[in-house]
Amino acid sequence: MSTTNNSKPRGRPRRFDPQDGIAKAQALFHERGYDAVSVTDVTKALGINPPSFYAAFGSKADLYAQVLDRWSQTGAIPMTEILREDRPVAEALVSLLEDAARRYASGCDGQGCLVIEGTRSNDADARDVACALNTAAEKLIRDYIARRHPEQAGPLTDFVSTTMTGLSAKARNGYSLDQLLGTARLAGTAIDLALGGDTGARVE
Amino acid sequence: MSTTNNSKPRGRPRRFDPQDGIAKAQALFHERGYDAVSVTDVTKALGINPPSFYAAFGSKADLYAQVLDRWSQTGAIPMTEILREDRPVAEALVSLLEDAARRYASGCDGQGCLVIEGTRSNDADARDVACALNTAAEKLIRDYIARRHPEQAGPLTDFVSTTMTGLSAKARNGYSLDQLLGTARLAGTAIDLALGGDTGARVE
DNA sequence: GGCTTTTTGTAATGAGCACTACAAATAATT
DNA sequence: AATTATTTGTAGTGCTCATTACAAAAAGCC
Repeated sequence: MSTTNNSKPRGRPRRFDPQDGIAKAQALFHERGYDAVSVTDVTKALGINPPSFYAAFGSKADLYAQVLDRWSQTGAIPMTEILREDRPVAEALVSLLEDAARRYASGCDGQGCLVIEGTRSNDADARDVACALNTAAEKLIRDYIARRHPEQAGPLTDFVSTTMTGLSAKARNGYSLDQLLGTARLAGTAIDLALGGDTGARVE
Repeated sequence: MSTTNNSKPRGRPRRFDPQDGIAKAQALFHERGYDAVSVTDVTKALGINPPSFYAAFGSKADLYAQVLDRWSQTGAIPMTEILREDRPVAEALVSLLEDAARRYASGCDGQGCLVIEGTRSNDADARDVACALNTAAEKLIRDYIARRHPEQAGPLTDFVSTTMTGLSAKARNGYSLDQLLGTARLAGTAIDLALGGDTGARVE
């Protein structure tokens, strides 16, 4: 009836924690990307054998879906916190880009955005689940803009999303935090300009 | 002494044209990306067998290098034509972004930029040759800006390159020409603003 | 016509991939 | 103690990958 079942299960007990496995798999996928991580990589990292892997996670693509689920709860950008209604739209969007730059930087979290990079996988299943999450995030941005600037919602969402994708890719290509932040702020000036330019962002 | 040798070679004649093979391989790599194209895909597309492939092209990575070489001569953005000294820097950079948007659009050329996408391959050899070309292109942009706006050359190059990378990725993710062009022009307003804003680009 | 050179087609190589059959092991339940 | 349920480790499956060994074929050269 709840998520924790305290009556012990019947058979042989597990020698590893699936939640911990998902966390470790997340690190691997984030570092190398879905395609470059093999099931063998994961089983070695967890110290388990293939049957245990498939019994616990279903398949590589299933594990990836569980990783993205965990990611959206723990590691993703807190969109609803950043895109608040009590602040200027432009300010919130620039803040979103700056937060993305910081999170994507190689030093911090790993490299790039786990979801955005997933949308470029060569595996159709992995791509689809990542694209779904990415589309949902784009919709969040679009709706947020549309509430106060319906005319610009479409193009501005495209611009923000494209910039975030570029930031994620460049983070993986070795751009420094300073380079990513500089680019995010430069992109911010375009957002300020498009929305009226009265939010305090500065050029030069 | 020239590129065409008219004295016929000694052994059994080739049944296919390597240059045509490189062109067809270019189309495959551009459409699916380096990792997703197998040697078997190429040999089937050319109607040849593996030994002919390896005799003519060396290896998959070698073929990719030859494809990028052909690309830089025929399919790449004509940077030196766009980044001319007799036009405002901002105007040239915006023109560069717009040209990229048009070329990357799915309808036109294929999908995204062959070089930029190559920098994200999982194969170290392919990645290295693509990164070399991409770095050379960035240097071209940086030097062009630096000649008249040395202070902004670094950040602006990062911004332009990141935007192009985003455009390439989004083209592959299904963005329309209109969406890419709109994003390119929005990015252009940031460039105008950073360089003084007297080049005639317009907001809204 | 014999020799050399190069390409050809057939068929394989070893490596890695995601995934699984199977029986022994380990627990709770009866 | 016997039964049932579940996980475990061993050892594989079939597939695809990039790449190659080898001998026959097809051309020019002597």
